Amino acid sequence: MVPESSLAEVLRARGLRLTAQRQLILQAVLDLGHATPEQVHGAVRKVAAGVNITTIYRTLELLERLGLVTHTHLSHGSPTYHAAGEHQHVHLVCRECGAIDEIDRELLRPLADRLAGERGFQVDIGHVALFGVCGRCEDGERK
Amino acid sequence: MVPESSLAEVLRARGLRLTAQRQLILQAVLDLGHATPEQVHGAVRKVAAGVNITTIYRTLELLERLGLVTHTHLSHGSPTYHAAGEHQHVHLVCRECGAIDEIDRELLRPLADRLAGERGFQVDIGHVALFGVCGRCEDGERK
DNA sequence: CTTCGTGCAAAGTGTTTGCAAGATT
DNA sequence: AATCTTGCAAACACTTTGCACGAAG
Repeated sequence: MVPESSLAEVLRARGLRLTAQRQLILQAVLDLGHATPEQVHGAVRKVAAGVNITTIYRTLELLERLGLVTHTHLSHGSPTYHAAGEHQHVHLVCRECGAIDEIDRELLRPLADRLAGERGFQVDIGHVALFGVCGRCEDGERK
Repeated sequence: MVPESSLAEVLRARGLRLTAQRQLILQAVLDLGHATPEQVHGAVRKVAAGVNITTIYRTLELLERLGLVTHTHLSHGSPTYHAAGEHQHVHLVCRECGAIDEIDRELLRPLADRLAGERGFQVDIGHVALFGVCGRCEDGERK
């Protein structure tokens, strides 16, 4: 929905500047799929060693305001960022092994429609995370 | 499902001790419904001023291991604790006003069954939080 | 050359750990 | 008396802020 190349335009439209850091950080989010600020930092460092973690935080916040990325809270700890406009999905987070799986947002549609109709609550489907135990851990459970 | 009075028994069964702090902290969780460690601390302080925040963290962790409480991550920041065994529910978290609403877990049942069948993923219904915008904020939206 | 962006260092939260004093059984 | 618990202080991890230098337009 938001083409990658639009970064320059979106920035210009607001009188903001296109910098190497901003390009690298957006690219890292696109490449990584789901990534914490720490992970984005790691990826960016490989290309440009000097980039500070502070810049990662500031830029992720900026990119989110610009509508280019969004973040979700999967389990505890740091938030994870991913491209906005990309095919939205619901996250399945395994509390045993931490694996993050994705399912099509349409699976949540019936429930979302019902909540919208009955309560006026607009579920933000892209931000949903369902916690539980994945098939692999289920089998290997040592209970 | 787990009667409040069972704290003493559950502790004794494991050779652990019943202390005023543990009783107060469990009571606070029961009373507050959804509460962060910070909020539990606040509630406990009203009754026993000297209780340290460290004890709150350690005790919440213990109570969770004992199966008396569980925690969920609602939006960012601290986790919120609530009684386990209580009627489980799904949380609706408004990202505008932060309001936490609850809906019956049965609404998630169809989806949960489907995920279990198709992927072997066991959704932990009590831990689920759906993010979005509540009816009130929806109306007052200034977009 | 003007204004925005970055790096660095320091300050802030929220949470965990080590240890000795205190409480429970 | 034995050992589990707590409080306190310090350590930690993650995130934010202030400021001067550097870069983009």
